[in-house]
Amino acid sequence: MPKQTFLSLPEDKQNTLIQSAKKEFSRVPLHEASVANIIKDAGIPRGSFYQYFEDKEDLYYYLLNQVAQENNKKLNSILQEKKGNLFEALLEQFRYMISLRHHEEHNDFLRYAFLNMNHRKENTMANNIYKESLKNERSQTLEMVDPSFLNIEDKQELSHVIRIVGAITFHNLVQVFVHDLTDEDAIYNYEAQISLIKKGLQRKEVD
Amino acid sequence: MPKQTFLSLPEDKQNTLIQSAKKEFSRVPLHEASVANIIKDAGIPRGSFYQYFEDKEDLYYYLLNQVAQENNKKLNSILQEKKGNLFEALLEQFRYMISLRHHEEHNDFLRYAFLNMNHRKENTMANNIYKESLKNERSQTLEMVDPSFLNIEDKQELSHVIRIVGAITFHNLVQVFVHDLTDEDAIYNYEAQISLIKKGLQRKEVD
DNA sequence: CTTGACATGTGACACGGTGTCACATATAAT
DNA sequence: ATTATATGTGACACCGTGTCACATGTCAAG
Repeated sequence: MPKQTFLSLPEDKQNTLIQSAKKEFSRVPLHEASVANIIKDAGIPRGSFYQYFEDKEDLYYYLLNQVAQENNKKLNSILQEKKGNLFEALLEQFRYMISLRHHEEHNDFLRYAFLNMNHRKENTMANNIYKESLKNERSQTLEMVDPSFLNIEDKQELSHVIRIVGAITFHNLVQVFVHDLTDEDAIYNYEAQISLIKKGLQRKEVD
Repeated sequence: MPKQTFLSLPEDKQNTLIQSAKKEFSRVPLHEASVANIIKDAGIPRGSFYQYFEDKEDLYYYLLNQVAQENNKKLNSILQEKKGNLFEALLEQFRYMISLRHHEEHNDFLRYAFLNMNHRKENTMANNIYKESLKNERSQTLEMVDPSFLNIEDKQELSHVIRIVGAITFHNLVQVFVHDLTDEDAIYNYEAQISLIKKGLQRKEVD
């Protein structure tokens, strides 16, 4: 989390720093990015940076969380539009996610995020929908899913379903960036996999 | 890949270095580990290290690949034992993987590996079974799966199935380390999820 | 307006880690 | 014994980090 000092900054100064940070995080993956480059580009002294953020990671996850929040808003609206149909919403959301590659000015930010998608990043990204809702308050999004579409018997199974589709969705997003898939191929693969888990992977016994 | 120089080293010297490396990689995650610590512990000069390996990562992925290979052997034998039944093999393999936490002397090596499981690590770990076999030679393991257990129509769907179960398996292994799950809980969750995708996530229409 | 107290800005610096390179030493073939 | 080739060695230049002592700004009370 940014320190109060940063949040009190005039908006344009915040934006300058954020732009420079996105630039650096789009140039190289997190562990290669340097505070030195960010402050040079933003034109602020080194000491100031550390008044605003704990360190590189602090700033990085702040940015990533912003992306995640926009994303979550989008998902909420899609789920509403699809009247709680999880599968339809997932496909629509997936299309939206990969379309971001083309619109975003700093699309490489997302690219590096997914190429090095570790647990912490995944949690930051998915926090709002896929988070383990064991003890936490259930997320608004989770509540929007209509379980009558699903082959489940209780809330716990819903939680498993969410984890399953979350894992598959992330895996597919990573593949998009790893193999530079076209939108068509990416969607084709994702639809195929979602379709498979919908109908079940196990062959039905022919009586 | 280690350089030839390393592979020509007397075995005990190789082992000393490997032990020291595992120690360091068990102490902290990859990006915090330092060559300095490894060579200090192994008692070799800095210059030598760079004669053996390109850098820290080179050594790290060499070790990880060794783990992956052992793992793959295990899976092969399980698949054979289970006569190609993918689901049974997966459960058995999952049990084996989490049991490693208790046996391995350097179990934290695996712990940090899974906590920071990014695409490259996942590929290294899963290379032998989950690898995209599009143009590559299909892996021995993949061939051992008996498709008659599966609700699929062609090889491409088999490939999707492998990706699906791969994504879910990894996700569950990460959860084990993130939340320090007991073996029982971990297996319970994994079985629940595998069971769900076997029978299908979508509610069957009642005619 | 002046003072003081507190918040924020600043950049030089100490520290620690990396990868290299010139030189030393071993090995082996002629 | 000589030469060539491979391997060992550690001092060193380089780079990035996070901190700290000091400078500058802000603002309320007298």
